[in-house]
Amino acid sequence: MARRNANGRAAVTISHVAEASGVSRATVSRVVNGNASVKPEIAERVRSEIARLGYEPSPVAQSLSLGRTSTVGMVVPDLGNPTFQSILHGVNQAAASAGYRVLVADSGESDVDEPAIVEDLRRRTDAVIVCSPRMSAESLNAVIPRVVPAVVVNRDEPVPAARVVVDYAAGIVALGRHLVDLGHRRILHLDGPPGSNAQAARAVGLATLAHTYPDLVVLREPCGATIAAGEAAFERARASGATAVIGFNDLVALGLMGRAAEHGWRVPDDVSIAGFDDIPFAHLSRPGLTTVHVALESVGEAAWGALSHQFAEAVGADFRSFTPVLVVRGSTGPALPG
Amino acid sequence: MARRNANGRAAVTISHVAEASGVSRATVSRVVNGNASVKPEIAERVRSEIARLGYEPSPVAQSLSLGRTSTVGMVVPDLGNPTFQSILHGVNQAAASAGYRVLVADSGESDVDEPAIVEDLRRRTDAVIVCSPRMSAESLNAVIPRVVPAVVVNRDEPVPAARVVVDYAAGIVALGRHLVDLGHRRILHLDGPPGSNAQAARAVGLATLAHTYPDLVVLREPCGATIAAGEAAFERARASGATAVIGFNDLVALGLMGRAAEHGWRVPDDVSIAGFDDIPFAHLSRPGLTTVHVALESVGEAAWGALSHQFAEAVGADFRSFTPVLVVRGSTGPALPG
DNA sequence: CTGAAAGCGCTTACAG
DNA sequence: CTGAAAGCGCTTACAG
Repeated sequence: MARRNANGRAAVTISHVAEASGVSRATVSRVVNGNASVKPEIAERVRSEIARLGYEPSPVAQSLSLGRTSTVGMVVPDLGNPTFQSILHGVNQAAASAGYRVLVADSGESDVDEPAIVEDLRRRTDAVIVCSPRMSAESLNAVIPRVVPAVVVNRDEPVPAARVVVDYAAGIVALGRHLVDLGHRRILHLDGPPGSNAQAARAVGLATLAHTYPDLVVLREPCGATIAAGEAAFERARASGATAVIGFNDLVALGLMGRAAEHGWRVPDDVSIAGFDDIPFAHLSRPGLTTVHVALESVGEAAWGALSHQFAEAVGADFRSFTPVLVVRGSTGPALPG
Repeated sequence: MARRNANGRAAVTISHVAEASGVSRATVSRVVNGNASVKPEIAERVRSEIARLGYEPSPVAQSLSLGRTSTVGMVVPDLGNPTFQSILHGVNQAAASAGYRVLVADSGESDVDEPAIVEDLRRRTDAVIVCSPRMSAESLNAVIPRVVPAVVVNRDEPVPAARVVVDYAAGIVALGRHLVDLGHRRILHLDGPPGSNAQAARAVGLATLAHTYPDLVVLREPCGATIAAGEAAFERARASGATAVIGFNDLVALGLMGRAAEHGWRVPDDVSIAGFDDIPFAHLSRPGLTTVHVALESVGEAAWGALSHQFAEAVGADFRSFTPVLVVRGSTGPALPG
């Protein structure tokens, strides 16, 4: 069936150009791609016919013929999540400057469907970037070898592919150290979604802290990853007796700060509050939110980099780790004496 | 060239399955697609070979053969912008449930490259969604007919395609009315990026307000669309003598509110401040930000709806308009008497 | 119910 | 420098 645009006009193909120019399709292909030498006057004639007819090669046909699509896929659990949006943005920027497009798939947080989505996406593209904080390690290990070149983002366990991660544990340690230096000895962490990679890393960081500072009491409360979860944790946070609270992320911390303000729990005089991620709003609260900055766009760029590296040489799994940096603002201060 | 995955193993094709099953490729195709009738025992044999070999049809080959890709493209000026992220999320959700994928292209705010990006994207997909607040009307009118089925988001001028818009002017009018009801008679609007469609619509809304309330003074200051722009507008806002300020968006309004707090300009006692968009952080500021809520995910879903409508019937341009709704929080209050 | 053949729109050895 | 031919992996009238 001839390709048609929706106006019902058949699209112009390489055959039309060949016929109009009085040459073979091979020759047209050569002038379009500029790789083999074509007699200048013929090339000129072909070019003018291309312009006159408005010919553009079909990427689909080229993909089938060449065996590559110049497209990479990216799977995320939730496009509505600013974290993945930032990573996607970074990937997209980097890929675009190399002439690649990115095809996104939102798995809707469904960890069971994810392997199938990853495979399907891979069939439509030259490589995949997998951001799947919830997928089980077994699923990941089963699916990754089938879809290389691939890069896995934010998974701490070894996988048979390139990997780029954020060192969340180091971020928590830096934050904890800051609080200890301010005199805090009873710190509460509001946990994120159970089973998520980020939460597991926070737990590791908290354990490191507790081990490093024997006189430090580290408490944990189940909470979540949203503003509403932070708001809902207010009573438990106050009842914990902690002098400093670390939210799983900035949303949680800001939600908690909002409730604290409403209930006269002063920040940082009565309690220090810190977040994680350094979203753009972190500096807008009063006081500004102490947090840890994660260069998510760089993570996306690094993911692309790992892919293009695999395109060039067939080498396997390399590894990039990004260390978050502490950003101190007004929401953390000295612990009250006594 | 045989398609290979990056392990160097050739991918399994329909021919392999046909040979292994002792039938023709046509028959394999039939059982894969389930459309024509195949003798049950043969179908069973083919299915088991498919499972054994791990065969999956190539979407690229199917696309070339069928003339459709089951993919739609979406062009946005900046993926980093939460507005487009939300629209994309809505599109993606709706498209996914219809078995379509979405291919995103970020034009990097370059209005000159956009027409080419739109055309290229369209060649790889079955339709395009164009979110190009800056592209000139002429460019838009030139490119759209070449890429139908298409839908244009947030452009107020007529275009030869389906269109879905947010009625920004109505939003501003609702906000202005609210302020007038509170007694404000001198209102400042902090303008967004010149030339953007949203800014043009705000200007229309402001003019409507001025016309509706003859004793109302409507001031405007060039500003921008970011937190930093809102912060930078503080001095000019205070100097304007306005009793109420409307930010181009919530970011601007929050930036302004932050500076106001620092300088002892009390909200809403000394000045009322309102934003636009109702981002998730709008209710987190103290006081909460009065703003106008825009259902961006619904806009995305409607864009998909307009496309699938065009897939079904070849009919042309329909139109959907979303009216923002006023959300009153604590940042706006009565104007001071006198 | 099934297969041989042509076609989708390209690219690229291979000959000349 | 150029063309005829085969191939990429599918689908679908058309015959039988």
